[in-house]
Amino acid sequence: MQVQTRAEKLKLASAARREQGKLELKRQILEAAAHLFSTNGYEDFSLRQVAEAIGYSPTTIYLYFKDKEELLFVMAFEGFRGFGVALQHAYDSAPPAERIWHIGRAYVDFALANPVQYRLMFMQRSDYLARPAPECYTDFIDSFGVVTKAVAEAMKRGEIKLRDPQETATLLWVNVHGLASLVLTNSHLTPENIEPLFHWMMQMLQREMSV
Amino acid sequence: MQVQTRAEKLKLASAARREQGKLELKRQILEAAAHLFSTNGYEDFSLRQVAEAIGYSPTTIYLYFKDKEELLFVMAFEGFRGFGVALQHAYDSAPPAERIWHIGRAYVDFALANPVQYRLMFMQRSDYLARPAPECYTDFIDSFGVVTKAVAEAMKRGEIKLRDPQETATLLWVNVHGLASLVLTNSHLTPENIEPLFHWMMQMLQREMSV
Amino acid sequence: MQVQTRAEKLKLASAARREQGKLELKRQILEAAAHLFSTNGYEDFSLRQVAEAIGYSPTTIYLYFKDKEELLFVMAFEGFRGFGVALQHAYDSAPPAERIWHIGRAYVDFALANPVQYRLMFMQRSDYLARPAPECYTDFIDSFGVVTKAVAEAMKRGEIKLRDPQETATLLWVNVHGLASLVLTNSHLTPENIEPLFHWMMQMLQREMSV
Amino acid sequence: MQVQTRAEKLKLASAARREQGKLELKRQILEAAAHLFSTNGYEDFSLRQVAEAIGYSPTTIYLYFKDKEELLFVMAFEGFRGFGVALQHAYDSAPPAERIWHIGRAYVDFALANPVQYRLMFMQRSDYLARPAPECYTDFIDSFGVVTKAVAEAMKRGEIKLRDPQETATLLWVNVHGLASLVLTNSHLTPENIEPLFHWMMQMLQREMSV
DNA sequence: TATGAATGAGTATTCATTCAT
DNA sequence: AATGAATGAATACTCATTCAT
Repeated sequence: MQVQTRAEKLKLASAARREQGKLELKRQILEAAAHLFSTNGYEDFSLRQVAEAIGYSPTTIYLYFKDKEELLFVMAFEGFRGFGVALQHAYDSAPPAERIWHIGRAYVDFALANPVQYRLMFMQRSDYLARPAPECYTDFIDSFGVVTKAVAEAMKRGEIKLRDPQETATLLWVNVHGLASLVLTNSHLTPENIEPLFHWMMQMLQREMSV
Repeated sequence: MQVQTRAEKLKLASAARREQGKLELKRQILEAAAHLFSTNGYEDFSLRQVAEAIGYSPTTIYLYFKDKEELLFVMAFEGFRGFGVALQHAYDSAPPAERIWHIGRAYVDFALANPVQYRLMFMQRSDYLARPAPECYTDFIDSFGVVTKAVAEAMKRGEIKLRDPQETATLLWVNVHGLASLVLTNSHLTPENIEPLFHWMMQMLQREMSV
Repeated sequence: MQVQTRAEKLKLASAARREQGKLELKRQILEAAAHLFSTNGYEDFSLRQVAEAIGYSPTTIYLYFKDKEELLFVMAFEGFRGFGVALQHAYDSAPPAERIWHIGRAYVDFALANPVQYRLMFMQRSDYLARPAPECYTDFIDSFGVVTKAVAEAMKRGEIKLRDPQETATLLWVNVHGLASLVLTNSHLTPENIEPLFHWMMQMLQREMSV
Repeated sequence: MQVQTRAEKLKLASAARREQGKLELKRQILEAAAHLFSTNGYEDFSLRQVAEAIGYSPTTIYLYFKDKEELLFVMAFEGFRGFGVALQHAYDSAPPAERIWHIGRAYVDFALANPVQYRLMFMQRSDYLARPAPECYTDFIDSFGVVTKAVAEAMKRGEIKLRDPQETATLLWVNVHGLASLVLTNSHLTPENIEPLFHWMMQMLQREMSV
């Protein structure tokens, strides 16, 4: 029992598999991939292990994704899409005057809650940012766009100082990304202990923008 | 000791030359590695390719580095050491009142001039930060320490507002790291076009600290 | 179940054939391995060479065996299983009074006919002896047990002197193993020229036991 | 300190080395080799490790031995020579009538006390047995010859039954080798618990010969 | 006498991918 | 829709050995 060829393992897994609900296989793959990715990291991420995890043969994955790259990209993109949604939601649900603050909050929260995707898109494979969305995803939300829009509108409303909205948005971005990415790589900063810093940072930004 | 036969002199010289040669190859390896690293990225970085790049057999690398890990670490660490030196230099050469600004400047400059090492130490292998320096490097400078010290001293001198120096330093860090790392991953931001943003950011920080 | 469409029959046959093919290749590998093992010896035995011998890529072997260790173990174990069968057969087919003699005969014959496996299990990797059988082999026969049983029964029947059966069996073992292993390593002793010695030895043992 | 190239390790070792007495280097090598061999086994025995153990560079070993094979052979041969000496000593020091028994005793004792060499010469590299002694060793004692001589003389003296001395010697050999090699590979038999068996075996042989 | 530098061959193993079924 | 068989390429690493010094 201990010694098993991969093929043998597959056979066993294959039996138990179908039961876990009829979640579409593509979704199953993506989830297994994300999980594997977050445990093994970028380097040791392999299609074979994804296949093993869901109890399908490696070949099967090629029915749903062109190749490893595509799987990675879609995975990252899904995360990124969620990111856009989160920012948009912050935009929508906050009173106009507090939008920027809420967006900052949402930004950092998302990054800390979805470290895998955040790292992949913003720290490891930034080329993904420049790539067009996969065809199937038509509902893409440009997350930086959300921030820029919130900034521009606040300027129009006279709430914050008139400047190049893009530049202002970038300053915001620099801060939230700086904080989030430091937490993701530096063990001294944790989601818990950065709260005071987060607040101070956001207040500083608001003061700065309003001046 | 001053009296030496020619043979003795020769021997020493020969030894020195060889040692020199050894160092040079080590350096060559490190440079090739850095180059490869910056083109191929962390994940596709392989010793064989490094060897190929310098025209030596893969085996040779093992004469200079225990294994892949060590090569990577030394590469990162060398960068990091330069980083400490750069910050320290900024600290030393600036008038006290301008230290923080100069350190910020040096930070970003270094990151943009040494992207490979910066990525490795601050974005990809943050575990290196916690690792003790290789024996040969005794002159290690704790870069975050430099920032903190500059901050603490400025507080003492009454130039900036009294707060937890560590927290203040972290806010600085968040900003410079945020900016630097965005430039490193986002093709829209380049070393050239971030200058205005950099200045604005630093001014904001100074205003914030002085309040 | 008896009623089958042609398609179904075909499918089953196809599956069977494939399974057959799979088994055949596994066997091929094992045979090539044994051959290589006997020519190159334990130390220079490599998977690559096995692969080359059967005209497959090295990778293929991993489809049939988890790793080198498993291949070696299965190879040894297969031999060992045959060994148990041979001893058991000797036990079964000989008249009780002659069992011990026949078992000795079978022992030596087997070792000389299967030198590779014999060496592996009894001379090189004795740790295999202690390892549980691979799952697929449920019909394992404890060969030493066969000898011990034959001895104990002969004692009960009063044919041989009453002693610790295990000790008596070990004395037998020492002799047959001594002879077999000497033949396997010493070029002066060959399967042919040891016959007189074998007979003398067995007679000695029988005399000794009967006293 | 933890991370060291082999070359660096060597340098350090090189300093401390010469002190351990002026044992000839060749001897040092052989001893280190035997030690390494007994801990690492045949497969993982490497010249580099031998060199490392004595604090010399691998190249140095080639000044004393043509290649790895020769080192191994000499090592084995030294053991074998000691073996001859031990048997000869047993022959010399025992009263004629007890010679055979003492030789058997010495045989088993030697094998258990020098498992490394015994395995190498009698179980792993039996080809060494057929190879002529290295030139430097002119005092070679043919161990099997000692046994045969003792047997032949005992026959002459009428102490044991007249037979082909070589055949009789071989029967002895089969028994002592069988016992020794089983102990070396089978964890159930240990130097301690085989004593009764050893005595029984030797008595059996003596009875057999005297008949 | 001893060594540093260098290498070519070899090892086990893992992976992405293809193709026929 | 899914898979089994197979492979070529790659990887880190170790080793015996040579050569110039």
